[in-house]
Amino acid sequence: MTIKDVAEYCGVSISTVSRVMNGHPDVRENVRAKVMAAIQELHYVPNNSARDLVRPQTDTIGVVLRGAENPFLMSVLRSIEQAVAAADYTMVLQQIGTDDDEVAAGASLIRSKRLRGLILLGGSFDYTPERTAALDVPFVCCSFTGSFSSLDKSQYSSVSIDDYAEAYRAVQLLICQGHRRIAVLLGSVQDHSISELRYRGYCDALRAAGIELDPELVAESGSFEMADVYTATQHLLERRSDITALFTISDLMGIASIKALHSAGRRVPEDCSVISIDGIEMTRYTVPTLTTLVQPRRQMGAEAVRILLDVLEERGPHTHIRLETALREGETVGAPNH
Amino acid sequence: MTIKDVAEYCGVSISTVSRVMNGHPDVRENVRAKVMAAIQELHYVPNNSARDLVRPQTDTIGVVLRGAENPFLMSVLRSIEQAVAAADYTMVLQQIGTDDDEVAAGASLIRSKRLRGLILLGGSFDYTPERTAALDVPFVCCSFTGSFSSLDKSQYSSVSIDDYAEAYRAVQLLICQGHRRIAVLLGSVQDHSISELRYRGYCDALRAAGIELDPELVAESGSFEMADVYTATQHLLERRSDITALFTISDLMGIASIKALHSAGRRVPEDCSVISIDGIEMTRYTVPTLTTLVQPRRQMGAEAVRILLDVLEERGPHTHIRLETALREGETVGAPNH
DNA sequence: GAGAAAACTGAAAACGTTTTCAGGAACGTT
DNA sequence: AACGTTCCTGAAAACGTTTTCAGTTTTCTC
Repeated sequence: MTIKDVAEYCGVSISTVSRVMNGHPDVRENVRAKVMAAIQELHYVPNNSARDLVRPQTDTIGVVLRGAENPFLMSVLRSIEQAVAAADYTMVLQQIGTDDDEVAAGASLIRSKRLRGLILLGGSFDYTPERTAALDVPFVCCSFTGSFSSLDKSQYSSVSIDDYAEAYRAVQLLICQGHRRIAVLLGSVQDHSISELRYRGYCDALRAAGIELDPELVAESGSFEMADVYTATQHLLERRSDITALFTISDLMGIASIKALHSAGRRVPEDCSVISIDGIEMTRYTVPTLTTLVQPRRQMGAEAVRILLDVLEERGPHTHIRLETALREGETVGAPNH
Repeated sequence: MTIKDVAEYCGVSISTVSRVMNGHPDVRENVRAKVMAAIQELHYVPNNSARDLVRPQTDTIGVVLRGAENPFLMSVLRSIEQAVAAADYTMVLQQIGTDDDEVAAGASLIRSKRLRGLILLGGSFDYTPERTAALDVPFVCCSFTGSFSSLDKSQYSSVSIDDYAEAYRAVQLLICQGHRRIAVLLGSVQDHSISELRYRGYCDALRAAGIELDPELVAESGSFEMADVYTATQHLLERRSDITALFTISDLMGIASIKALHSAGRRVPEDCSVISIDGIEMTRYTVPTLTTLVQPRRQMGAEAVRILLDVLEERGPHTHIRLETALREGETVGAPNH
């Protein structure tokens, strides 16, 4: 079932059918109708490969994702998908893991599929100048803090919350409640990533309140796996049983930490308050419900796509957008009792 | 950067380069090496569209997914992706929502991308004979119970747990603990879906134990959204405050129900036990931890791919596999106290 | 109703591959 | 030295589209 069959079926040339398919204006109305009918009738669907081959550029944008286990990223992904579809582009997803080979695989995907642009979603890859160069299409980082040593800010876009400021805010909230011994739970401090920025927000919020930084209160789980977070929290509690509050940099981490606190016999929030960032649906249903700074996930995906398309269609330059979170008060934050 | 450039670069014909790319045997060793070097040097990556266009069939398999919010399905998806990649096929993902248009969109995707085969993952679409016909490629249902009225079992494959038997088992577990007034929480009873099968398991387990079926104990949330599940549980509790156990047909549902129970002042498991099916990571970290029948998610994805490839490469016929769950005892099941 | 302009249509080239077919080189056998 | 094999290589067709360019109609104007 090709365009040729349709053309023969209704006695016109393939050019005409092609024009109808692509909504060109110069086709007579009755011809257009006839062709449309034939298309319907024969269930003709154009072959994408042929189309992509002949066109100077595709309408495909790629999404490179790390962390499909995280419902937050999945929400963003879904909104990206919808925005992409609404603009009549196609989205292809490439999930990657941690190792370098997969990052390389991502780059080769771009070339072989002739992607028009790219959205880097979640996590933080180590993009060396070399790998960055392999990206050779416009890209936007979404909820992602990579280090692009070879690039300046005008060469790519980003959409995220202000990780530093929001972390600052979260910790400030705890301080306002009267907390002084506030621990923080990170993936890893030194990877140019979201963890690092949020860690800096934590530090500065404490400093601004005149609270001295205590390295023992900084817990690194190494990964974002709940199991690792759980044990990291356990170790933290063994090390310092006197903490009254905990700031976790993601909801999934917060949930795992609450469990660790619970298992250690601490009540939340009476013995230890918990606050985190993300705002996944699940946090409404934990016991107790988690207090969290909700990231505007739908908007985040939509903006990422908007910016990318603006760049692709030369409507605007690369930009860096910082969206604001909304505090959703759950039941995990209270005043310290010791 | 096309195959032609590579050919010119090392002074051979494009045919030779093509043969090297595809690992054909009849290329002299020194020529092969020269071409390989050139490919490396020029960072040549073949154009997928051109390749797909000329080949009689693609190496692409599609996954149609409903319910990306569910971590369970995401796990399965990830294992599918890995299995597909390991077999040197490519996976494309199509997320669909509830309405019929999206199902149709899925079918048209197949045609336009010339997919080799399909995996239907999660949820349950209403596949009318017409829509089924539009699928025109081999497919396997994975954790999916569709109704294919126009097809007999030899025309497609499926991989899932035995929904009926596992539900039976879950309810039986509750009965063994001494429960008699056991409620069930479903998406919707009558949609030929997983809900329905698990509901039948529930009914028969009760019947086998000589417990009369009480329609008031059957709650339907309509959707799988946690918010809907929460309110459905609330209504259930208002209707029948005397239940001592609850069987929810998914972990996400279980978590929402526990919250509703908690909000209504019932302790879990003292006042009401909860058991569910899925085994998502999260259930290890809820308070209390959820008792659940763990589906073998990795195996599920791997088997789905294996079967599909067997069919595609004519190594075997369509089959229907039922995998077994493993009980993971959490803290939500105990003996009834009233 | 003739001529010019506008509107529409079709033939053919092009996109980057794979593969078939035929030809040439190298080799071994007489 | 001639021949037949075997091995390797290249030219060219094909895949299904889009688009350019050159017609061919139709419509309008006088």
